[in-house]
Amino acid sequence: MALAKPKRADARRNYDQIVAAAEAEIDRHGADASLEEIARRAGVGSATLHRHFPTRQALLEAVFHDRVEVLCAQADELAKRPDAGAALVDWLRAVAVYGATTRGLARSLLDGGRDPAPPVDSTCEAMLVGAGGELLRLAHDAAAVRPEVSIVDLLTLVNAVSLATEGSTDAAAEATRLVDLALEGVRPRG
Amino acid sequence: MALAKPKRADARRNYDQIVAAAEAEIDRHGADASLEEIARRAGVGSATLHRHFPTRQALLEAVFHDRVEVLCAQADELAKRPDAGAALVDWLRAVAVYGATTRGLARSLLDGGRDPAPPVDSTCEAMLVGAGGELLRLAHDAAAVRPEVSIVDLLTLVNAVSLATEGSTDAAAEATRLVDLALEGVRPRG
DNA sequence: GTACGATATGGGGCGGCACCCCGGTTCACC
DNA sequence: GGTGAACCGGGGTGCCGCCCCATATCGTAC
Repeated sequence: MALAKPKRADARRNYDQIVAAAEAEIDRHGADASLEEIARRAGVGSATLHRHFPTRQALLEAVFHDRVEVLCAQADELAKRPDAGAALVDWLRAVAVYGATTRGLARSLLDGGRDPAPPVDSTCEAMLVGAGGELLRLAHDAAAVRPEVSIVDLLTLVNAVSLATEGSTDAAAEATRLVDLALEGVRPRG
Repeated sequence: MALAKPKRADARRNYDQIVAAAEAEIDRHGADASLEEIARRAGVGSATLHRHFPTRQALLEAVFHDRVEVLCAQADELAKRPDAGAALVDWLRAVAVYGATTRGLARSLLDGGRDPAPPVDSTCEAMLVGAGGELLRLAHDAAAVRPEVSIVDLLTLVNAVSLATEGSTDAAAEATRLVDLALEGVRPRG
């Protein structure tokens, strides 16, 4: 379901170069890096970039697709663990750290969940919801999580933490701390 | 300690007009509204805007200063209530809703907490930390909150929620739900 | 009420950006 | 190798943030 586009060889080559350049540039300057600069570094004209990626969000999705896949694979792995509650928490922590340390990812996911007309309904968001949903289901079955908690809310919360900690010194530690706080709550456990 | 600047009458007038125009424009287009457009609507040259507010963050701080003061006053009021835990939670909810429904505020607070060289160390952030810190102290005294929870973490979390929900349809409801989730935690209460 | 220096103003210039048009080039297939 | 379709990218347009400096305005002392 993903092999409809690859038309010509040079187009494919440029596509890959653009994604690679975008990856580097976004890592340097965040989610709103200069598209012109990306095109320049990729060695293509800016028109080519705009043809391949009609919107900035499309480019971000392409750049982060692989990384999100890694997170989803991790979720599948964690799903095998006996303690479903801990598995879910571990995964959410991993997502938060990933988002906090990978510049632009959190922003991309946030905007992706907003877009009025998602071209192919924001894939990254959907992937995470799918993988996390399974973990949450298991946690629910184990009564490790309150029943009214939804995966969308959890991911929004975790992504919010990524967003807020991205760029801090030691973003990973801060993201972890905040996610733990959010998942555990503020009241003392009685 | 805030009356060092007001020098000339026309300057003051332009300053106020710029802030008013910025308020309207930010409400329309979010935290990265066009500064040129703001200057235009304020009836001043763009140079004047840049002279009064050397950085975008400075303008945001000026725009949101009053609103943040309202929140702080609300905190002082809540501090009188007998149930310190509930007071803290109510206030954090209010902050989240305020941030989620006031375009640009959350972004402003986020960036304010980051700035390498805060001109007069981001005032809005400091005000909230001060007012919220008192509420948290009371909650700590009442043992309504785990001792390792800090006000900075709480505000970061709440602001993260604002950031993530700003722009959603019914941002207030979503922000409230997520804050409640974060403050309560995901595990069932035993 | 006038004159004068300090203070503030804004038109206009500069560099950079996103986005798009269209003549020219390159590929894939025969 | 030839041909049509797919693709490319230089360069144009309009908008932006930011800054310089000749000019206008204010506050004050007389």
